[in-house]
Amino acid sequence: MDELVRAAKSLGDAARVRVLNLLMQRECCVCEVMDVLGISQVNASRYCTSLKDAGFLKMHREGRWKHYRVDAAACSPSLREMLDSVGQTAETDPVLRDDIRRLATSTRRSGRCAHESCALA
Amino acid sequence: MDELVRAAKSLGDAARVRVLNLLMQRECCVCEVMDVLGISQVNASRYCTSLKDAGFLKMHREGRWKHYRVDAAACSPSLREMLDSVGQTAETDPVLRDDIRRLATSTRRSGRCAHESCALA
DNA sequence: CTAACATATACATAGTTTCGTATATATGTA
DNA sequence: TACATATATACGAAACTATGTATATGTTAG
Repeated sequence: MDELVRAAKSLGDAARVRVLNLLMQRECCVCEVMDVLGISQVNASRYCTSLKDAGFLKMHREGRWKHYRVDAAACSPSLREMLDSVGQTAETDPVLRDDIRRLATSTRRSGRCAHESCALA
Repeated sequence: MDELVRAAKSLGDAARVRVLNLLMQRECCVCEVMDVLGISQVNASRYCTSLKDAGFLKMHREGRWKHYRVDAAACSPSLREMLDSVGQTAETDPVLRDDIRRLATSTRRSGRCAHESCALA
C-alpha cells in the first residue's frame, strides 16, 4: 500500500501532475521541463525526483543532462492505473493540453540543449 | 486537473485508502468503518467526508446513520482509474485484504447498528 | 420534552510539505 | 588546470495537513 500512497502523494500537486504529463509524451531533460512549464530549476529537479521515487519515472544521464521519462513497463498495475488517470485528465484539461502542445514545439538538438533557459542554446 | 489532484491527495494517506477499500466492497455507516478499521469516530467521519469531497463516494442518511459507498458510475474516467488502482493494490496488500476479510464478518441488523462501538448493539 | 446516539465541526497543536536562496556535485570545454 | 553548465542538496521560513479533545447538530426512543 505504501507504493500507492506515495504515488498518490506525488500526484497530489498540480505542478507535479504537469511534469508527469509532459514525461508521458516523451523523454525530457530537466531544463526542458523547466522551460516548457516555466518553473524554476530547483522545482523541475525536485518534481522529477519525486515522481521517480514514486516509481513512475526512469532516468538516464546523457552528458551533463539527466533525462527522465515515464517507464510504464516497469510500473506496477496500480501505478499504471494512475498513469491512465493522468492520461484521461489530459484529454480534456486545458492546462495539460497546452503543456503538451508547447512541448511539441520545443526542439532539441542532439548533444546540446536547445532551450532558452540553457545558456548553450 | 483540480479533480485529479484532489482525488490523489485523498489517496495520499494510508488510513483513507483503507476506508476507500472498505467502501469499494459495500456500503457502510461511519461507525462500521470506525469499528472495522479500529479508528476513532472523528477520523472515520473525516476520512469519509474527504473521500466524498474528492468525488469517490455517495452518502445517504438512514435514520441516525449516514451510509457511504463508492459511486463508480458517477465518477469521471480519471477517478475510475484511481479506484482501479486501489483495487489492484487490494489484490495483494495484506492490510487491505485483511480489512476486507474483517468487513465480511461484520454483520449489520437493519435499523440498528451491530457494532461494539455503537451502544445500541 | 429529555436522554441517548451517530455523525460532524471547531480549535489548538504537532507534524509534514513546499519553496526560495544559497551551495554542492558532476560533467564537459578551453 | 580553470571555468561554465546541468542538476541536486541543505537549510530555514511559510503554508498546509493531521489528529485529539471538546462541543455541536440532527435523529430517534421513551
